[in-house]
Amino acid sequence: MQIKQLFNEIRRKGYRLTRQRMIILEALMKANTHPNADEIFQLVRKRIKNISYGTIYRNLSVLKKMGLIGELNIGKTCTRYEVNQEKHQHFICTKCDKIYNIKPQVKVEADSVQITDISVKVKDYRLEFFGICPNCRRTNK
Amino acid sequence: MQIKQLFNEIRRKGYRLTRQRMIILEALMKANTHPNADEIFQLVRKRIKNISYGTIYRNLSVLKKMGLIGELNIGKTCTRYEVNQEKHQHFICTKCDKIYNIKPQVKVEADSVQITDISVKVKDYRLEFFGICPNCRRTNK
DNA sequence: TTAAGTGCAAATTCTTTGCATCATA
DNA sequence: TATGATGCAAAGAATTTGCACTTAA
Repeated sequence: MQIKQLFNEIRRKGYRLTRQRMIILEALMKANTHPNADEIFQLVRKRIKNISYGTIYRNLSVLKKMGLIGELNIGKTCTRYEVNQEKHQHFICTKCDKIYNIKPQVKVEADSVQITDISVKVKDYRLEFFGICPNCRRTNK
Repeated sequence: MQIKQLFNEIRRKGYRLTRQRMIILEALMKANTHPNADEIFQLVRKRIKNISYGTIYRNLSVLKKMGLIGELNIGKTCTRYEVNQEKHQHFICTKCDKIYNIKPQVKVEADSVQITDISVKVKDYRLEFFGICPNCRRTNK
């Protein structure tokens, strides 16, 4: 999705399009990593010197509520963020903890699963892969 | 796995079998939920009135290092724990946030995945399902 | 113009750690 | 009895919040 479309979405959903909000989204859009709140803070601070953590967190929260960004929790104490592209899966390097998007998705065939003998309808699923990334494999190991 | 076997594992791996360690493991074993550190603290405190958070966290950490327990990070700020049964998947209710174990595992066929055009070997994966649990579906909706 | 959003700083929540003491092996 | 583990309290991360001021609509 283009950044302009994201901006329109914000207005369409009844939120204001503030300078801070735009720059946070742009930063997330440009980052090809999956930054955490602090990394986003650092990126945004390059353009708004007195941005505050409160603003970062409040915006991440509303952007997530709007469904414009997604949140990743991978055994770290801090949460990582990404702009919602079409739904996709991640590969997490167990050496360097970097998170990569994987490109052709692995399909999971499960409309329902069994919990305590009851069949439950599955609305969504999350699939993550772990291993050593090419970079860590190359760099000696 | 039986609790006695878990206790033996602790000794076998060169750690001491302390009263606190045993009771923490027992609490995790009995809980059919996936408690977080605070819930474990509350459970253990019933039997050891002056147990400390430090002990809880240190023990969760070593038990995890030993591979006796597992850690779940599901979009919450706090981590949840479980005794490692054979590897299994979870169903998370998006209404009440309860985590259920699913019984026949869903098989994922992927020895490798593609990241930025490079094929990477998959060592492990994590698959979680989301939906409304039977309890929330029943209770009105 | 007005209410949503911001900056700031203080408060919360979750987790880790230093140190004197305790108790398992 | 030696040293790994504990309790306690303080420190550290990560995140949230109250409030006066600012700004998008």
